Amino acid sequence: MSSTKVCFNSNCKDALDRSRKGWRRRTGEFADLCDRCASAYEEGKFCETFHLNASGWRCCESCGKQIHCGCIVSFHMFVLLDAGGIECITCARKSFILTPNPAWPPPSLFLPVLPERNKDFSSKNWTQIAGSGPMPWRQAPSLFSSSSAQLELQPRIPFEVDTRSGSDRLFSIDRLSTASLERKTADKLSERVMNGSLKLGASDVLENGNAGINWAEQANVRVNVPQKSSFSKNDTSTSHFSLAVSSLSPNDANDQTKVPGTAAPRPTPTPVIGKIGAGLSGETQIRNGRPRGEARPRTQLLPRYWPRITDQELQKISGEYPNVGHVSMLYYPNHMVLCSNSVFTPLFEKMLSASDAGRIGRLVLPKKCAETYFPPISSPEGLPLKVQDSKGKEWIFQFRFWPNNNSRMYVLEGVTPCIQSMQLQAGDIGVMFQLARYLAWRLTVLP
DNA sequence: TTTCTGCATGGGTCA
DNA sequence: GACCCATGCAGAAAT
Repeated sequence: MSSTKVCFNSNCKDALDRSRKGWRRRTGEFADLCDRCASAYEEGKFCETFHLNASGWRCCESCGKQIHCGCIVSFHMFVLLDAGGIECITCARKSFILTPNPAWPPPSLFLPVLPERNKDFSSKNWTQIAGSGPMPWRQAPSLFSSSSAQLELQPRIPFEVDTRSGSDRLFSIDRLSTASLERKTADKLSERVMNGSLKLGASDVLENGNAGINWAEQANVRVNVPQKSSFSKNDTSTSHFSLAVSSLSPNDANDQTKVPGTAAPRPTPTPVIGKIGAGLSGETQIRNGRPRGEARPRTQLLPRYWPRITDQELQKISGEYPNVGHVSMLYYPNHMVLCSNSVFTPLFEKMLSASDAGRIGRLVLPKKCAETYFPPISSPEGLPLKVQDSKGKEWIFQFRFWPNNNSRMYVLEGVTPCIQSMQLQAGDIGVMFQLARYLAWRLTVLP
């Protein structure tokens, strides 16, 4: 393999020839972009420059501005409207406050607005909603944001949504198999049930079990990735997983379950796992919908965590798993992908370290990735993430953190069975995907 | 004795 | 210099 680095932008792939004229060392998220791509990115013209002919362009419902909704680079530039369609971040800001705090905004900022935005749930199906494209949890007010602050304040409880059967079913406390969960949180969980938090999370979005499909067809999601990677080894051995994180607050219940026609609770973003090959990157995202043109906060993901997956890989996954549940864990040899059934938007990736893949059963999550794409946690105990494969096999990971030098170190605990089952090793790469409001996670092996 | 859990440490990276 | 994160380590718990 050549050691020559190329631009992270798959549509460019210029060699990062540091000896050529004009080359300048970039830092942070631009470290692996060539000058041309970095400039386009900095100027907010990345999609216009590289994705102009790609599908996924949609109009802001408010101002009519064309927004590219089909790639990882641009998905922070719009906000999903629960009633369907999208709104550019500028208009969205006019509609409701996006707090500068990277943490979840307080419900007081969202609640007065969200009910209005949610009121049309009865007349819009999920595919329309999901069809707006991927977005970080923090940008999905109807699903998480309104509950986000509560998530910090309220205990969480995992739940499961069975989309294959077309019915939502809650994940009951006594089904929590994780020993640590039972040991540490049983009391709290009971309390959560009593206070109603268990209601939250399920969703109107899954009524047809096909969330995201329409959008996939419409937008034909294209991820900014290089074409270099390929599936390796046994692409035939596959299986599916869905991973659900859960929990919503009583406020959510009030908010969401009161929506006419949405008797079922809402689903939380549901990551998926599967195996596929590696590609190259797209940019990930900025919290709270911060426009890319603005000063970039330090919360942005570093290039090393940018997801890498090729269009071919996405198409392969989509083609092979067209009718699985809304989220699935896909197995390919040496790869594990958390994804959703038709639309895959990689959010970030991480190469498994020896300790991640070791017997200790703890997978260290990049801090920014964890804080960006996972629900916020205020307690070191964190919250459970549930994974279910297409055969019904379930995994529960505990998403938690340790205090570390006045900071936090985020980990997924209880991953050993999954790691062993998938025969993952150090050097494999995990990628977090997002399908509309769902997360997905991919693990793959470096060539 | 082994495994689990929580925290500390130090090298690497970034601003 | 600050921060991140891979890893080590010690004490607790389980077998």
